[in-house]
Amino acid sequence: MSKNRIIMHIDTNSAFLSWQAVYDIQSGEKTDLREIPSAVGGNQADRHGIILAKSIPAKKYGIQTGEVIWQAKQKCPELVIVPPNYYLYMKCSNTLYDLMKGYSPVLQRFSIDEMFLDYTGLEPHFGDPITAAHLIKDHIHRELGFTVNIGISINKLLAKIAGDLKKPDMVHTLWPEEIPKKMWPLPVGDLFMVGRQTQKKLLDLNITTIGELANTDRKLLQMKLKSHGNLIWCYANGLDESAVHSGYFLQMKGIGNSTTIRFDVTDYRTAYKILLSLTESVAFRLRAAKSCCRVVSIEIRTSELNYYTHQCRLHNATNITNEIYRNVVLLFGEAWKGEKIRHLGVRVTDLCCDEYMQASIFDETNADKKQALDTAIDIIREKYGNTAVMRAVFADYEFAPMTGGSGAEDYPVMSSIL
DNA sequence: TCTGGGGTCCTAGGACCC
DNA sequence: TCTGGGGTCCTAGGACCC
Repeated sequence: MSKNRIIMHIDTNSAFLSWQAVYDIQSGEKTDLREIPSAVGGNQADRHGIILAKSIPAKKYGIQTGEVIWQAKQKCPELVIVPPNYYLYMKCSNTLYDLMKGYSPVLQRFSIDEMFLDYTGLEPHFGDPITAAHLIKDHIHRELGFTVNIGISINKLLAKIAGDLKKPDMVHTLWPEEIPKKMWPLPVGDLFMVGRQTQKKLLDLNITTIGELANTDRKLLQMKLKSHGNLIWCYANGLDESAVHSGYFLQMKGIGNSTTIRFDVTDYRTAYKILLSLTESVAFRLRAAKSCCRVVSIEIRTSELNYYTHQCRLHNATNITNEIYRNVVLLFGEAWKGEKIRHLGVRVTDLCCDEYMQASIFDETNADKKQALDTAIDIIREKYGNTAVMRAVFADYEFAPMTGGSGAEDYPVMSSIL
């Protein structure tokens, strides 16, 4: 047990929107999106119409992340909505990460816009934690043009909650002795890992604040909420021993792509085309991660928003596009009940190192040749873009030959265990 | 007017083995 | 004449995160 850890949580304020605003201004745009009611949102015509990030003026109208765009516009008719630019966000995220590396070697990327930094033992370099946090925050603002919140405490959980206390452009501490005053009065839903469902269950137990949760009998919570009850009781009491995992140490557990389709899909032909496009990018990312998978799964969301999945275990681990796709097609055939389809997804899990890929002795499908083909195509695509080589079914450009994903820039993102 | 897309972990229940 | 009990693996579904 490390007793005197100092952990910081760095969180970009309205990340997508801030990054977009900085980019626009650097490109000569006069209006700063951060100063007007604005949001980054998907395209309604393509049925991607939700709010991904909002400005602080937009927040004052009660606009929420995840909300559908037409609802947000009802709250604020003059709301300016700009489309997302994930490539830009990835670049901004990488730039922020590179800057932060100058402050501590122990740095964990937690999501595209959040990081944990272990400041333990670094006071001789940058001063006490509060001074250092201001230094970092102002450095980011000066150098990169956007603001962050920094939370400081003795573990990741408390640092994260500290960072959320008041935004934007702030440094907060949440030391253990500050818990009763700063954390316990907060609504229980503000606690990490207490989502809507858990909140509802806690309300049945008359628990509405983090403090009430902290002072509830642990056994009772465990009985009602199983292991999750134990977890959130610990969190409510500020207990978390997890380490800051630096760099790319964390290993990916799965790779998936899914997409909401512009129209409802009602036939196999169209579904196969979309599934192939998804499989192409999943398999590409799998190979880029030098991995193979042992489990393939598909997901279907119907126009009624019902959702189900189907998966299978492979005899031999693979990363061959055609091999994964063959299983995807089988799974889809078994699972689809014929409803109108709104959304399709492909995911691979149970990953292993590609060195262990073994050709089955009964495999008459020439794995070596297929793999060589995939490798050749990957190289061309990395060099000339995703449309440089594509299958004939995509030649009409009705669908992209590869869907979703962030390519080789993948890194392990959030984990529900800090 | 209609709710994205990327993840992780946990649990229940069935199959199977000894 | 009456089907125990423990362990493991697998799948589907649900909860959570940003």
